[in-house]
Amino acid sequence: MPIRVYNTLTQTKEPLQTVVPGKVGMYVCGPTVYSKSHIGHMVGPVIFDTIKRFLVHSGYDVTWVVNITDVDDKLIVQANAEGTTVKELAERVTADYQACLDALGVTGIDHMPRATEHIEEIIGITQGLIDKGYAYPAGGDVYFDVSKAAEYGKLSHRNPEELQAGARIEPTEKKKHPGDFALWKASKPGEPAWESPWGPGRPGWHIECSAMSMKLLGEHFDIHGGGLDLVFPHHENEVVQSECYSGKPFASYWLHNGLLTNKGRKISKSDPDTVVLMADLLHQYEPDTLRTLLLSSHYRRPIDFSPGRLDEVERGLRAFRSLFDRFERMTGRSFYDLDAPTSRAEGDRLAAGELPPEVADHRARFLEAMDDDFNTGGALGELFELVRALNRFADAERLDARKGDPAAIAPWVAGMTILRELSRLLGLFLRPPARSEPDAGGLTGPLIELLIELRAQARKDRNFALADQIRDRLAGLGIRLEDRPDGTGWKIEG
RNA sequence: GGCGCCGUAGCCAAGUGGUAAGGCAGCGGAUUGCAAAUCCGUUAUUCCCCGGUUCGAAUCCGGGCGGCGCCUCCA
Repeated sequence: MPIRVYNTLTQTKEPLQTVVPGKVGMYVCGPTVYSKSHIGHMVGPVIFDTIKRFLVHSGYDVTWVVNITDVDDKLIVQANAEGTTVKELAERVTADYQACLDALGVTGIDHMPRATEHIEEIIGITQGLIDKGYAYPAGGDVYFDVSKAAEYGKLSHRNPEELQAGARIEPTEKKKHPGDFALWKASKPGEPAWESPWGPGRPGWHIECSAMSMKLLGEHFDIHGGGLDLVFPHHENEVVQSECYSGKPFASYWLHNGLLTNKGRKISKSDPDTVVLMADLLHQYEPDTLRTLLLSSHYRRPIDFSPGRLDEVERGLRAFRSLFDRFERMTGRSFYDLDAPTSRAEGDRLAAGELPPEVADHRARFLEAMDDDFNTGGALGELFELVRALNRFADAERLDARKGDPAAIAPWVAGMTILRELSRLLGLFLRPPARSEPDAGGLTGPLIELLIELRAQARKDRNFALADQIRDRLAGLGIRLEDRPDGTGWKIEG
C-alpha cells in the first residue's frame, strides 16, 4: 500500500511520488519571531515531525526545513516597544520556539534557515522576476505583478478578478493592481536595511520562503506544509513567485494542518484572549499529553483546545504508563530505553515472529492508517488496542509470576517492542514523564518506601484502618499506591 | 459576496459504498481485606435534516440547516 497524501493543490488524495526516488524534501513555514510561542505554533511542527518519522521509517531519506522569519514589520514594532533591537528580539523568541520544539520531541528538523541570512538569494530572485517581467520596482519597493501570472490563484482556488472585487487590500498608489504584493520594501530611517539595486530595504513577507526552500531543497521539491491560514495569501504568493522565477513546478504536494481553536475561536496572536503560551502549558502538562492531543484527530481538522480536553487525554495515557511500569517490573529494564525496529522492514520481521495474539494485526492497521494521509487519530486507536492486547496476554499467561523466565515472557517482550516501534513513530513516550521521578537524591523515595513498609505491617496485623489511612493520606499528597501480588508499588500523580 | 473545511454516543474521535475502531465519563462483573491498576461485559438499530442513485449509503448526488477558517497580520 503506497503512502497517499491529500494535496491542497489538487484537492484530492494522491500517491506519494517523490522528485528523486527514495528521497523527500519537505519545507514547513515556521514562525515570525516577534512573540513567544503559543500552542497553535506547535501543531505544524508536531504533525510534520510525525510525518517525517513515518517517512523515514518507511525507507525515505527525508530533509526537513523549517524557516525562521526574523525580519518583518511586526518585529520592528515589537523591538521598538521593548526598547531592544530586532536582532535581540528575534534571537530570544527563536530560542523560546526551539525550547518548545525540544520539549515536544520535535527533533527531526534538519535546517532552520533565517531570512536575514538569505538576503542575497532574496535579491537574486527579486531581480530575476524583474528581468522576466513578472515584477516591477516602484519608489524603492518591488512588487510582483499578479496580472502577469496566468496561474495565480491555483493553490487557494480563487480567481484573481473575484479576489480584487471583494478585496480589502490596502490601497497603495505604488502598486499597479491591488493584488500585487511586495517582494522588497524600502526602509525608513532607523529600520533594519540591506543594500539592494532598488536602494536600502528589506524583504517582503513571502519571498524568504521561496529563497530558502529552493536553496536548501532545490527548485522543485516534494512537500510544502503549513497552517491552513497560510494558504492565502502566503502560499499562493510563494508558489507563483517561485514558479515564475524558476520556470519549474515548485512543491509537488501542499499539506495544510488545521488550526487550533480556544473558546470556539482560532488561537491567534491578534486575538489575545485565545492565546495559550507553550511555556505555561509545559509547566502543567506532560509533553506527551500535549502531543497526543495534537495527534488525536486527523491533521486537517481543527482541534478545540481546552484544559478539560488535556485532562482527558492525560487520563487516557495512564494506561500506557501502567503498562510501562509492568514492563519494568517484568524485565528490570525501562520501556523508555527499549530498542525497537527503526524501519518498516525490520519491524515486519519482528511482527512475523512469535507475538501475543492481535499484536501483528494492530501493527498492520496502524501502518495502514498512517499510509492513508497520516491518519494519526486512527493510528492512536490501534495503539490503545495494542495496550489492551498486551495486558490481556500478560494476565492470561500470568506472566507477572513468571518474570524470572525469559523464555516465557519473550513473546510479550516482542509485543512491547512493537509498541515501542509504533509509539516512537508518533513521537510519544520518548522520555519518562518528569513528574513520576522523585527528587533526585532527595528523601521522597525512601520515605514513601518506609510508609509502605509500615502499611504492610499494619495489613499483616489486619489493622486495615491504619493501612487505609496511610494510603489515603499519601493519595492526598498525589502519591498512589498499588498493591500487587509481588508487593506494593507507588506512583506520583499530577 | 467569493473560496474552503466540518457536523458520527454525554464529551473527544476513526471509518468515505457492504452493515458503526478507539479514548474520556457512566454502569455491571472478575480480581482485592477495601481500593488502585488490569481484564471481561455494557452504553449510537444508527451517523445534522430532507430527497435521490444503489441489491445495499454515515460513506455517492441534489437541496436545506448549523459551526468554523481564509479573502488583512497569523502555525
